[in-house]
Amino acid sequence: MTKQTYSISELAREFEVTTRTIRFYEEKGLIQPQREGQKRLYTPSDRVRIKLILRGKRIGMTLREIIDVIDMYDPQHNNKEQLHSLLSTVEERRAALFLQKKDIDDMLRGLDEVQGLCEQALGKQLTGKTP
Amino acid sequence: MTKQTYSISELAREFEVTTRTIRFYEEKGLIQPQREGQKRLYTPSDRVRIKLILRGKRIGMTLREIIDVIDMYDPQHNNKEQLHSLLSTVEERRAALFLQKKDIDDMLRGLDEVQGLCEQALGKQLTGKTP
DNA sequence: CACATAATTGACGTTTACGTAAACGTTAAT
DNA sequence: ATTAACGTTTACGTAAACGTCAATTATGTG
Repeated sequence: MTKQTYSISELAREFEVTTRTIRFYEEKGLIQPQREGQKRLYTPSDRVRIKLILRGKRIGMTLREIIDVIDMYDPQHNNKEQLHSLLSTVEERRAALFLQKKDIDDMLRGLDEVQGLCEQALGKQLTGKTP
Repeated sequence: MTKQTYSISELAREFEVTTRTIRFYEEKGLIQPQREGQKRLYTPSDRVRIKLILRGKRIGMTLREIIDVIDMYDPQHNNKEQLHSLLSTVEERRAALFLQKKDIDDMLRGLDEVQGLCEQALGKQLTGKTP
């Protein structure tokens, strides 16, 4: 029973964001920490949500999109239609993520080329001008 | 000799952005189309740059970062130091892209879970409540 | 108890990436 | 000649995602 909770500044330090940022996420409805009097108390689950938010941000998602994705994890989906609708939302996301991976791979190939050219140019400088 | 050039609206249509967007990219120094009188004339190379810009955007890069990446492709790198510095910039980018791929894979795994739970829930509904 | 430390709300500021609207020029077709 | 389609510049507007104070309120420590 390690009734784990975190203060806002603990989490801010851990994730290297400002407390302002964390409060902003709450303002936008991404997290709902409890209160102990005035102060916010974050549970491990809140902490995970923040992790998810930052991960989403790293791959370029907007907060709005992140909300939608996080919502998928919550089981507010009772009936058949909702479940099917969720499934298709999941599929859309998945497709978008695959596209992004492709974009990244394309860009990585571009970097490979640049690197190749660099090394070639450096090699020439090492061996002199006319072989 | 298909002296290929494109008008701004051609490119806007092709890439599904507004002309405003394309002019904005020029304003920010990402492209420098020639002029025919008043009008902008885009070469295939300009077109490629726009493609690169949009690809960068899709993976969440800022225009500033995109400028930096595109700059890597241009051979303004003459001396040894510049080449080495470019090489390390390339490495940094590469590392960032790998991180992004990891984030995407993590998120994909999350979606897998959600999907699994959905299908399980739907299966239960199909077979009745108590098996 | 005084003082530092951490937290709160509120409000205004900032940057990025365009959108939108006005006012005008150019060319082609009718 | 006029209308339509396309282009231009200039300028103000906006949404997102925080940053940056300021004023205020606990909390804990020497």
